[in-house]
Amino acid sequence: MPKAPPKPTDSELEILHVLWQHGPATVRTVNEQLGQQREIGYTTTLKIMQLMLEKGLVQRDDEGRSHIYRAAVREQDTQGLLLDRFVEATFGGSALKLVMQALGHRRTSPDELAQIRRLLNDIEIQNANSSTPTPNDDAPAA
Amino acid sequence: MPKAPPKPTDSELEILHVLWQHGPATVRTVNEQLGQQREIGYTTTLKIMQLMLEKGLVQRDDEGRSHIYRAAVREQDTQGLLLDRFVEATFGGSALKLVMQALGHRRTSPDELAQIRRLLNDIEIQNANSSTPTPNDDAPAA
DNA sequence: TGCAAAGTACGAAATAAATCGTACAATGAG
DNA sequence: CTCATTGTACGATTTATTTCGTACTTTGCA
Repeated sequence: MPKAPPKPTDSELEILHVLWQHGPATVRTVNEQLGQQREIGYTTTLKIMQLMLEKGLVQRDDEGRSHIYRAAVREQDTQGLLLDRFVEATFGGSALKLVMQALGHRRTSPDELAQIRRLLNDIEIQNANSSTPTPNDDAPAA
Repeated sequence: MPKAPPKPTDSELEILHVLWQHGPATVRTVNEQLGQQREIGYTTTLKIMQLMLEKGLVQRDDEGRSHIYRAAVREQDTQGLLLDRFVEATFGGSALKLVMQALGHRRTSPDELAQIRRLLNDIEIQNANSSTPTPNDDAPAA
């Protein structure tokens, strides 16, 4: 198995967000997106993306004159990785504390609460099933 | 209002964890705690704590020969601050996505699920109450 | 008194991240 | 063909963090 790409920095994460949402893009496109949020020079974005290439966070197609970059890591995986580190560093590894803090100190809409309830139900169903394995255990939860 | 202390770094957070758990402590004590987790020199810990003092993350009593440091920020507040930044950077500001990721991709015990359900109930009760304001709306939720 | 032990202060190096200037290369309009 | 435009490559600077070494200070005690 090839070495997994490292944890992206904040700037790298910004760029990944653009690539995840927009799909493969040129440095120019990415830079324009970032430019809507804050001041950032073209070569700065370029440099970071080049470093990301070395780290394996992005891939690129350098056929034509301008290179096309694409995310080399998946959004879910990356968020999961960052979340693990964050929970460890900030909440001593307790995902429960994290969730309590996230829900407790922040206005959460009834709709969101409902979605979380649904998720809790799904999890409990899975927990129940996993103790007595059944043939079809992968019903979509959408 | 005095300027709020800045976001602690990972090392600073480690030290705050010790102070939060142990209470006011000397550099030596903190260093010994950290030393149980990883290799770290005494003066390294000292230096970080001195910088934390400048930043306002800790206070100290320098009466006696060895100074006593105490956390100057509360655990909950700090976790909340860090959580806000993290949610913004990693989940585009959606606390819901964070919770879904935290609960969905990680085994969560029935006990924890129960606690979260209780929290959801509390929140919904508060939501309901806040729409029809009552004289005494600040009952402690402990 | 004089010294070892235990502290604190502080400078400096190593590393990482973010930023930008400048040089160089390719392209297409005229 | 020529050159302005648009890109890429890369070095250098700045800032923040982490880490120590070293020097200075205080104090208890033999």
